[in-house]
Amino acid sequence: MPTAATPDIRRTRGQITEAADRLFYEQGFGHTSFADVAGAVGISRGNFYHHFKSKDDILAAVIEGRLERTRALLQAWEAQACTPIERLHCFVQMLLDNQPHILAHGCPVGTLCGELAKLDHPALEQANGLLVLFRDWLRQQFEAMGRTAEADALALHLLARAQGVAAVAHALRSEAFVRAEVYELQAWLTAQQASGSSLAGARAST
Amino acid sequence: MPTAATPDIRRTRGQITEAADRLFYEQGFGHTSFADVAGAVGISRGNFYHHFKSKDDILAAVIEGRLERTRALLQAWEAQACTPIERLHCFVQMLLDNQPHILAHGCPVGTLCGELAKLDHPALEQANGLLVLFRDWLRQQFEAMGRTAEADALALHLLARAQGVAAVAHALRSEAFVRAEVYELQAWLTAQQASGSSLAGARAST
DNA sequence: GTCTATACGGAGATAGAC
DNA sequence: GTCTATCTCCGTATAGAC
Repeated sequence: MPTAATPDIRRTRGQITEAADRLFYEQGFGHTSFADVAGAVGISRGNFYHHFKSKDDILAAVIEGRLERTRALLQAWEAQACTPIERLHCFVQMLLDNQPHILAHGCPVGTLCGELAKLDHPALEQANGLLVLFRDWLRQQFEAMGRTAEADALALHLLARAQGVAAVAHALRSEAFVRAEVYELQAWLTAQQASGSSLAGARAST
Repeated sequence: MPTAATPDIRRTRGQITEAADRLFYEQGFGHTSFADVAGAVGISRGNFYHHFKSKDDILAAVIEGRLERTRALLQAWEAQACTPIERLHCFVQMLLDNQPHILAHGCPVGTLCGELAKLDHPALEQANGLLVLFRDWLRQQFEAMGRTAEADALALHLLARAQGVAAVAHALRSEAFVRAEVYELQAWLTAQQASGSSLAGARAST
């Protein structure tokens, strides 16, 4: 019968995914080696074949962990903000809260999806789940605001705006630019709440 | 005295940069090896150390070539469109013209700058020159439209919007999304021409 | 002398055997 | 958890072709 000595393996596995998550974000997936991860955790290279059988296996676990944490983040936003517009502001605010990381390493979701898309990596679909998580959640908020017809387009639009801000801020390393664009996005959200929006007109006339 | 037998070396060098340019775009810089480039050109691997002394050397030549072609592109836009608003539409139209490539490999400028930024590669600054080229040109158009005070902010904003569209379209591989966002951008440009813009207000109140 | 091709060595990465 | 095998890649050294 199994003893109670199993938490160790889960702990080590968690440490590996955690370290890999951070390194994948800071250096990119392709430029992070087993040695990097092993060194960060403090175990030997061969050791974590007990936990993961390939690099892609680690990637899958990392993405799964990010999906989990993103779901928790979205739930936290729902808990701390009651109205749809407030929740949408939580999303935009994220750009300011994570500004130092964005300037240094870009958006965690965008840079990962971008890299995997360029490599035509099988895990792209899984990573896109992160984008879809935000997309669906944003869509729900726009629906709750009464923008049912254009909710999905608005969600994608906002998602792309945030991605663009992160991408340019990352390349140019400009803090001021992030602040200015967040201001723009907040104003845009307010305009959306007031409703007579450009996207509504665009969608209606198509 | 040198004979007229020198065009060969320039031709080979051009072939290498051309092939490297394409492969860097399709596969990313980090995931393209010398063997890939050599194979594409049809020469042996050791051979092009006569032309470039390192991989970073090739990267520098590729970026230089892209800068050159970007300048030519901007000049062509100026030639084919006389008014600032028409020229800005040229920029937005680029998203539609290059749509298949964007869906498959992302924006050439954005994906390169993103990769180099993540690697903290010395060539990032040079690659950012591509962004700056667009930024300055766009700024000039907004200035010519009479939006002098906010011209640079508007230029960066438009640049980021385009980057966001390309990034999301690349990850999700969605053609419809590009079309919808281009429509939005065209509407936004029209609104900018009419002037009373959100960015003007935002900038004034900061 | 200039360009090109083959061969070789060092480094590092993945994968796996023990 | 150590140790090794195999592979790829960068860079060089060397030698042949025009």
